[in-house]
Amino acid sequence: MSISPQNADALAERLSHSGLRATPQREVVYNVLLKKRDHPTADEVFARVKNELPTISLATVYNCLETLVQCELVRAVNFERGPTRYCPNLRPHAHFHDEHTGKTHDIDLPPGLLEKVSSVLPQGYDAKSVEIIFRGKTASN
Amino acid sequence: MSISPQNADALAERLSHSGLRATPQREVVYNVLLKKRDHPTADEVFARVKNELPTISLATVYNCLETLVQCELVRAVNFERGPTRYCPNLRPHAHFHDEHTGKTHDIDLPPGLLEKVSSVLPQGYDAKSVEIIFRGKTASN
DNA sequence: CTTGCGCCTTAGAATCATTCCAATTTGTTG
DNA sequence: CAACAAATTGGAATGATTCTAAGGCGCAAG
Repeated sequence: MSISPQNADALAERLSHSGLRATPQREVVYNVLLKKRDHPTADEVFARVKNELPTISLATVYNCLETLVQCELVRAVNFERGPTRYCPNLRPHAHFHDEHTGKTHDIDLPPGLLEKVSSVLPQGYDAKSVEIIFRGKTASN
Repeated sequence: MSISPQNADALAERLSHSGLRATPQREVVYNVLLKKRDHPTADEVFARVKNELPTISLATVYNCLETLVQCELVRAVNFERGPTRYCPNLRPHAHFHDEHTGKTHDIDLPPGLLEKVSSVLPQGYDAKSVEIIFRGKTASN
């Protein structure tokens, strides 16, 4: 598995923008997230990354994920108590949590929806981000 | 602090409906949530409940909260990794998380908003609940 | 180049929230 | 009252994450 040039570049650019370095660990962690977008936990990322970097430590995986979140290349998602999950989808989207399978699906949002939702906020509330989480089941169950 | 009759009744009714008992611990835990609606953690509930029931254990607080959530008298809320918070507000509402103060505010939602939001779901997705979380700052900061 | 400095990584210890467990206690029912 | 189930309790155990201290690595200044 090798990182594609544009992603590597995007990563390097974002990192250096914050005075950070593009290390092999960070690149592989980011690439793992891009490769399989199933909202993995830090442990799952750790397992996948070890295939490429067998000596990486779990602490480093946590560090890298945190760094990617800071750079806004990745979103951290928490539904219901349990390990944080990571999502490299930067488009505006909601999450659908299937209670049967435990899987999480991205739901793309039409333009303007988030603004419309935000318009319910009273005067004086200034939202920087909006998160929408659905829970339920999908037809395939 | 004594639980008001209607709340005690609502509680007892919901509990017995599920074949459960209305114990002093459950009543006090529920009442603590109703009294100060600041989305406390289990630890915070524990501290407050101890004023009335000094010998209650933390495990019992967790048990009671879990029971109340089962009965749908209370909602468990998880933003960003960290202890679960509890909310006795049953009306449809969103949460606004103030990043300065760390406080969480309830935002009442106009009728139909949740349905409108749910309408973005593709065929085959059946949402049982929708959660909306805003993050940002409020004018008072 | 080579030295120094700050960013990174690492392993393991520490922490925090929560759950589990086994032993009472309490409430209800026959 | 006796027996059984539901609840509570304290403490141990678990799981996820964060902290800490000790090296490594890359690069800018001399």
